[in-house]
Amino acid sequence: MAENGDTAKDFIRAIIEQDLKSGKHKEIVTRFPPEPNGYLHIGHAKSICLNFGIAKDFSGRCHLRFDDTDPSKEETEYIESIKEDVSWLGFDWGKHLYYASDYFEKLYQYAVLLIKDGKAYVDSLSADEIREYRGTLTEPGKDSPHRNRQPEENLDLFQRMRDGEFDDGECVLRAKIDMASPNLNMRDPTLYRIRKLPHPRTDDRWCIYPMYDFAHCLSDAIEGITHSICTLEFEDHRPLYDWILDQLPVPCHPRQIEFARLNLSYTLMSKRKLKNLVDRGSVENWDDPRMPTISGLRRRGYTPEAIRYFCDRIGVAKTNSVVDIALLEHCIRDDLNKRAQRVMAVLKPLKIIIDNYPEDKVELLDAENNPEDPGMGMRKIPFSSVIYIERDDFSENPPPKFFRLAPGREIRLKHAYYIKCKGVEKDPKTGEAVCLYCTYDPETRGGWSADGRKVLGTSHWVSAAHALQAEVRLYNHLFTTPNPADEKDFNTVLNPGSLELFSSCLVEPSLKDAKPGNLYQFLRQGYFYTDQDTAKTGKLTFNRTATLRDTWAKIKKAEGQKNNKPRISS
RNA sequence: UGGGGGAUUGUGUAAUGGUAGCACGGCAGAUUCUGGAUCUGCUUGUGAGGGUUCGAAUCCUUCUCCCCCAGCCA
Repeated sequence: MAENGDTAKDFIRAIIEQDLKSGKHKEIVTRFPPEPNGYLHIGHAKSICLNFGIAKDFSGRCHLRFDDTDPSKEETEYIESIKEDVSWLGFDWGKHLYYASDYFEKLYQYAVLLIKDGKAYVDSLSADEIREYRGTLTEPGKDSPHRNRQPEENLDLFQRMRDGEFDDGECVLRAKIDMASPNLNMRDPTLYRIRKLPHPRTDDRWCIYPMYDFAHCLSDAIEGITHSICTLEFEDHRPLYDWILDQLPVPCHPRQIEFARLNLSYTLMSKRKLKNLVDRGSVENWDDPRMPTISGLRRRGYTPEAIRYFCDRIGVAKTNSVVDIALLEHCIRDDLNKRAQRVMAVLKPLKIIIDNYPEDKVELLDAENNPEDPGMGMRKIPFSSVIYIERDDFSENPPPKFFRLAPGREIRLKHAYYIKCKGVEKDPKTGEAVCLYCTYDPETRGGWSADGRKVLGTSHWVSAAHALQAEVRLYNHLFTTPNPADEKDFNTVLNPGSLELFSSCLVEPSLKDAKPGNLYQFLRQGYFYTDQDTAKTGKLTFNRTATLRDTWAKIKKAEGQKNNKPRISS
């Protein structure tokens, strides 16, 4: 799979290349800075691939740094999941694992420096008052009455904040910049707030915590980051990022560059909203296969290769955009087509009795494991007089273009024989077919006919006596609209059919040893991932990763739309 | 009504004054023991107006539309 092959250089790599060429930098250092307040999603994968990818492309390095400055939201569980997801994606931070909390003491000393320089002060206004004093988008703010406290007093107050003498919200440390700035971020932004809360890593050693704007730029500088890549909403923060670094004796001054975050159609890309889906039980958990989280995609059957391939192809730019989820699906199909073992599974079984096949005979037929890769070898599949095919592969009154089994018609059973439908037994109440009576042609063993006659279609099947029971979960888009985030309440556009459960499927016996994580292509149906529940419950359980492209489904859909067209009477 | 960004086909992304290309999707065909895969062809695009130039997606200008910012979140 060609990663970084023919894709053009993005604007960030162009900047970096220039910086290398001009001699501004000799080595490139980037970082991926997640806040451990939720699970990583495919949007983060874009950032991970960008930052680690750049480090790789330019023989530099990329740090994994947790931005853990808000103990009210952050948890160790998230730290662990993030590390797992980043390495599962195939990236290695080596010894460069850092935490903003590692720098709390340094950060504090930098703040002291700012205070001594008269560039920061302790404000005793309440949060509400600070908001009022900040002004609005169109009106300047006004100075806090505490703005002109002298450095000695500020130093004393700041030390006492650290010592725990004040309660949450009683005071904050603010940068002294410009209350009239048209950029609200520059109107004396808060640098430190009091949070008497234990921190996942520093426990109760601190009760004051630095804000993002203060911690992030300094952490970057401390680590020698050359290019600090973040998303568009931080563009307004860049003047503050630069201001702080300009005031302090830092080892270097990284360049912040912003790019557009990823949006994907038919899903959400916000940790807050995804957490909401988990909390209200709309999905099972963060790793529900319907979730766009890395862990959800993993459990859905996505491979790191496919995700990296996807991230490589969506590009990097500053335009807000929504990528068609069909591209993600294309990427996983492209990967799985080459590597997934083919196997036969019947989701909605329809019984077939082959009248002219000896009742007690069993043949072992040869089947290729992957036509795309002969190296994957062959396997044996048992055939006998009673089999099951897919209910959808039979129609008593076949519509046009239905190339499958019907009364009097002949089809091929994949890898087996040609069979012809001679009779239909129906449920007297519903009229639904419950059993078909067929004959087979012994001359077509393996699925070939010496006389060269064509057959309308090919069906997958399982032998009734040998099939294994399995549960199959078919996943569809989580939302019914392409842009659920645009909705006032995204819960109203949840797709009620995002999960279709089939608990009595029949699969071929070679699946007996399927292990969680194993990937298959169920012939003619799609790609499937062996779920961890297989190990827990002992029942074979498969998650559909993606459907195969399905021309027949498309035809049916088109017909349906044609028939549903309102009649216009003239 | 302040500030910061952005606009190329259905979607995403290239082209940095010189033939608007690629991918996905869609459509049509070939091929096929998966209605899969593969192959071929097609697929109404430079937000609008003015200007500079032999030549403009690209430079200048006016306008329009979209996104972000008033957390003691990141």
